[in-house]
This record gives sequence, C-alpha cells and structure tokens, in this order.
Amino acid sequence: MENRKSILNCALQLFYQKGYDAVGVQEIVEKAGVTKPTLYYYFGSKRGLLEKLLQEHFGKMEEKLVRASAYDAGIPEILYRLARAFFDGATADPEFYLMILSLFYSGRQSEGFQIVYPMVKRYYRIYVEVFARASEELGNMHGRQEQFAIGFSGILDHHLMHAATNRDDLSKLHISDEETRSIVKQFMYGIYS
Amino acid sequence: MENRKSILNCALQLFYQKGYDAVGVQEIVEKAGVTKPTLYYYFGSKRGLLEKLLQEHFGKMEEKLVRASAYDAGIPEILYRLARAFFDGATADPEFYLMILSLFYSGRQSEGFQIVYPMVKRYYRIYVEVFARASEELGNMHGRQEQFAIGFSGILDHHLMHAATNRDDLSKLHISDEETRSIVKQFMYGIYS
DNA sequence: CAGCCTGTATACCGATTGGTATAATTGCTA
DNA sequence: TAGCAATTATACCAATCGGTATACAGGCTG
Repeated sequence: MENRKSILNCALQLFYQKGYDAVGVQEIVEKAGVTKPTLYYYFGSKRGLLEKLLQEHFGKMEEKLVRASAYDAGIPEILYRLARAFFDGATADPEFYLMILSLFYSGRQSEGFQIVYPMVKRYYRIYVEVFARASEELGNMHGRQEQFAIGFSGILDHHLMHAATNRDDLSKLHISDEETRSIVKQFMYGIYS
Repeated sequence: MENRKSILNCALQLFYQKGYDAVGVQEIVEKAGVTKPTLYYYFGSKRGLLEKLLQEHFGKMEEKLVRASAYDAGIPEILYRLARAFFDGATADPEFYLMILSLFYSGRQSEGFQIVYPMVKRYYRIYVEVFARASEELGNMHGRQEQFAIGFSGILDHHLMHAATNRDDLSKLHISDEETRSIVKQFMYGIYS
C-alpha cells in the first residue's frame, strides 16, 4: 500500500512539471522505485492512474469551497472566504491544482481534459450558486451569475498561475490576506474604488 | 511552399485538439498529405515547427492589442477596445489562441510552456502599461497595475475558454459586443453597478 | 548537356510508448 | 504445514516516438 502512495505522489509531481502526455509510465515507476506491473496492478492504466490521482485530491478543495460558500453573510464576506479558501487549498496542494489547470486548458479531445472537466465544472457551479443566491443583495442578475462566476474564477486561477510562475519552490507558494482582500475588492467594487 | 502551409495548418489543428505532446510527427504529416522529411526540411524539428507556428500567428494579435491600447481616450474606452480586440483576434484565429492558452498553462518544464511564455508575457505587458499610464485617472496605483493586468487578462481568457467549451464548430465562435461591454463594465465598476 | 539547388519520397534508426504474460514472493488462514 | 490471495519482479510485446541517410525528382543556370 506504500508503493501505491509513492506512485501517486511521483505521478503528480511529474504530471505537473512536464504535463500528463509528456510523462511515460516508465518514468513514473522509476521515480517511485517500483516496476510497471505494480502500477498496473493498482491503477489498471495510465488513465486510471490520473483518475485516481484527481479523485484523491479533488474532495478537499471542494469541501473548502462549499464551506466558504455558506449563505450566512453578505456577498463581500462570502467572496472573500471563497477566495481565501481557494488560495489556501491551492497553495496547500499546489502541484495538484496547477495540474488541474493545465488539464483544463489542454486540448478538448485529450484524455486529461475529459477527465478533469466534470470536476472543474463542480467548482464552477459553487461560484454560480453563490451569485445566483445573491440576487437579493445584487438585484436581478439577468443571467449574469454565470458571467460573474467565470470572471471570478478566471481572476483566481490567473493570480494563482502568476504566483506560481518563476517560483521553483512551490512549497513556499502563498497569497497574502492583504492581496486576497485587494483582489476581491477590485472584483466587487471595480478599479475606481 | 504549399506543403509548408499545409503542415502548419494541420499541426495547429492537431495541437489544439489533442495537445502538443500527444500529437506525433507522423500524424501531422499524414494529415497534411506529405512525408516526414518534408516537415524536417522546413522546420528542422517538432519544436521548430511549434516555434514557427507561434511566430506566424503571434504578430496579428499583438498588433491589435497595441493599437487598442493607444492612450487617446479614457480607461473605460481603452479597456473596452482591448477586450474587443482580444475577442476579435481570438475568435478570428481560435485554434491558435486556445493552443496558446493550453501551452501557457502546461507544465513549467515542458517545451510548450518555455516557448510560449515570452509571447504571453508580451501580451501581459500591454495590459500592465495601460493600467500604469492610467494613474492620472485612477490615482496612485501602488503597484496595483499588475494586479489589474492579471485580473483583466484572467477574465478575458476565462470567458474565451468558456465560450469555446462545448462548441464543436470553432468558426462560429463569437463574443458579442453587449457581452464584452458587460464584462468590461463589471471589471471597472464591480458587481454592484 | 552538365551542374546545382530546392524539395520530396523510401526506408530505416535506436529509443520509448502503454501494456502484459508469467512466475515468484509475501503474509494470512485453514 | 498446505493453500490461498495479495503483491511484486523479470522479461517481453507490438506500436509509436522523434529524427535521418540516401536517393531522386524537377527547374534553373552555366
């Protein structure tokens, strides 16, 4: 059972660094110190490995976002909590979330996109619901909840990407509370505030 | 010289659909109706093919953005022009820009990221300069021009991605003027406006 | 007609791809 | 201690990877 974990960890690191398609099964098992049949015993295929890898990391982030999206405060507070939860979750497990992003932006017909798309959609729905519920506070949304959700997640993803670029030590990746507040403030009140 | 063009076009389509690493040289030349030595005669390597491909498409988008960023109007107008130029450029050449995005979000150590990063940086700089120049209008930026640029480009990228998802015919990809104005308005004045 | 440069095809290279048949090892249970 | 199930290694598979040596066309110039 320890080999299984080692394979998952090594695969995550390699997929993040080089991309899913560019990493061979051989490379993974060598880094993990096992042999191929061990990998195929646990995961069945390279695709199965990716699926299990995503499943095991997906839940934590979703749970954080769901908890942050609770409708027990005003929009400013909820959006701040969401951004904070997102940055916390992403910086606690940076390789995973950056891999998610790379898979989400990869070719539509690629294995990676097909596997990751339903997951990203679930994150996205959380945002949409937050804005939909906020119609009391924001007035009739006229369908703009989707536009807001796209914009909000786009900003968060982009800031995360930017923070990760040119940083070789991902473990020190962090987005400060001050920056988070500034980002959310800009989203809510615009650039003139 | 016609084979050269055919190779470039087929490579772009395949790279967009499946991702750079998942597409073999053999697949490209078969689709283009040529043989491998022809590809290597023109481009030297698979990497060389990607570089030439990016170079031939990069200029048009950059030119549009630079023209739109001219400092001859207020921020609202400039940002609208930028968004319009971005969506026009991206929907006129959707495979190219979506491929750029996929390469930009791919693993840091991947060939694709290394090649595309300097180009994306040049787009990004255009946004940064726009916000930096706008300090008269927006007051002291305190370095927030980078935050604005990240947010703005993140929103545009995300909206483009979203518009392209679940659309099999990319040629009909379009983002309306109304939507563009709404997106820019939200960015400038927030969600309460 | 000889020579040359551009462009293209046949056929090949070693290395690596994802994946597996088989057997051995392990610890647990009957 | 015999046997069973879980786990792992050796050694292999056909197919594909990126890339190339060689030859041969075609047009152009001497």
